[in-house]
Amino acid sequence: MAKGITKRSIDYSRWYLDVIDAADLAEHSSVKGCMVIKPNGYALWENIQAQLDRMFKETGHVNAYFPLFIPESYLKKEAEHVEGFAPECAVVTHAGGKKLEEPLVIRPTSETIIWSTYKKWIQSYRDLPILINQWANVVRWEMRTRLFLRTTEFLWQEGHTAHATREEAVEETLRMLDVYRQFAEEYLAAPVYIGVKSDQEKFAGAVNTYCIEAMMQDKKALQAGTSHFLGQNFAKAFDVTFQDENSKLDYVWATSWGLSTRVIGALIMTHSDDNGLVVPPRLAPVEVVVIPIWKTEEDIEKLKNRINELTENWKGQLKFKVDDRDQYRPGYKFNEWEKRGVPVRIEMGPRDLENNQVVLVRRDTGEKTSVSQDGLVDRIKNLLEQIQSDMYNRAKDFRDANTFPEDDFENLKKRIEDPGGFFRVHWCGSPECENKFQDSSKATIRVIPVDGKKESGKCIVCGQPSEQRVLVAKSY
RNA sequence: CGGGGUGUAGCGCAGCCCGGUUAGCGCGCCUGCUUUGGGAGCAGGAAGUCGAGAGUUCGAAUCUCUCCACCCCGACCA
Repeated sequence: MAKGITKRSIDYSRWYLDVIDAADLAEHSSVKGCMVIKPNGYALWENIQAQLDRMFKETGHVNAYFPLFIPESYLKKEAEHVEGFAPECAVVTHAGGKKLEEPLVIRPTSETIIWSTYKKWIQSYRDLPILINQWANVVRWEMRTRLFLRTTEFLWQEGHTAHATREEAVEETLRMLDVYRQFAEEYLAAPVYIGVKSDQEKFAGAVNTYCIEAMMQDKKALQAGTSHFLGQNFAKAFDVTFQDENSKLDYVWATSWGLSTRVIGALIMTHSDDNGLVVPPRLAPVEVVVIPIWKTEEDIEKLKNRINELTENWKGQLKFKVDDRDQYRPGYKFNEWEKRGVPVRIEMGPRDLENNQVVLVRRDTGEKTSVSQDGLVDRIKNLLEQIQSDMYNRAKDFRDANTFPEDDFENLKKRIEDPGGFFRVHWCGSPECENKFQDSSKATIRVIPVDGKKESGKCIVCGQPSEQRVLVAKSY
């Protein structure tokens, strides 16, 4: 049936690329490692942006924009930060036909340019907090790229906040982590584990990195959003101080948090099937497509009239499209909209017209039902919500069914390869054991769950006492 | 950076080993007719610096050399 799409069971990464191609989401550009996000893909990003932007504003944030170029010296001010990012920076050395006095780094992230600016904005506790987000592109010169998951240039949002107290900054870090969790669950329909990264995996320059981790259908983990508690690291590097209520001078506390076009990769790999893309209704650029089926000119006239009547009050309620192109036959259209992941399809032909009904088809399950044309809007709206929650539940069942506790190191190494999945293991917290673990298996410690129940046990590597289990898995 | 692979019409490929008329095929595209409840059929048509450069030759998509680009698999990362 799905011509041109490799089955997941045959070659998962081939399938992933085929789905992107079939749904016309993006393509490789002529620039190595970069992609062209095509209208269908960009429409998904716009919907993601719209929801997140709303959620950011509801939590008190405002948008602003900082420069793409960062003086090289800025990046060097925070030791860990420069060490982490220097290898993957693109640098502009010439401009205007001349060599620049100081090279300009194309932002891999904006902490440094933003904190050099915040220094000018902050004198007093009355200037705090600053709660700014920016929608931007960033560049990280990766060795190996994959559409959406890792590209040289990518789109994201980065929040950068400044606070008077540590407590407030920590609270902000966790608040935004929760915004991401909520977005993932309610919009992406993707269940996520939340937690904190090990020191090795944390953001260069952060005190703590929190993240949401989702499970893809191949049981690998994908980090879908991160929220960093930066402590006073950047304030110290850029000498950003403020006077508190008691006239005492202190460094400002910071957070940053980001979510990128990578989540489109997560969306694809969480829900899509061998017939192509499956989009959760709440993020779907087109929720319903109506396909008229006709034999004669008379048929199509009648159908068009009826469809116009039917859809008159859909405007503003449903994102829909009527596909009455006559150069394609119905089967072709069914397939095309299926590949693109439109959640609900309505088929309507002469027979339906006679019986005052339509055929309603769910993309996620393929289920077809004939329903009355009366009360159709509400029926569709209910169905969309049903699909949304069914998609979430299926993803959650899959994840839960593939998350296991494991206490034996040798067993773990085997099970990570086959059958794969997320494993909850005891870890003593030492970098040595983390290294040992990562060197001997292809998996990494994904998160140390923040809401994880305390449970005493023994480190799976060294046997030393451990207070809680951490999540390990192979990852993207 | 290592390993593997590919560059020929918009896309996917054959032709190359063994040089020789006007470089083929499938899909797509354009025109017309017939079709239309799960990827339509027939007829006609348009479309190519054969990745780039140099060389060998009477003659190069084909042989030689150099370069370039991209994809896939590994080491780094959201």
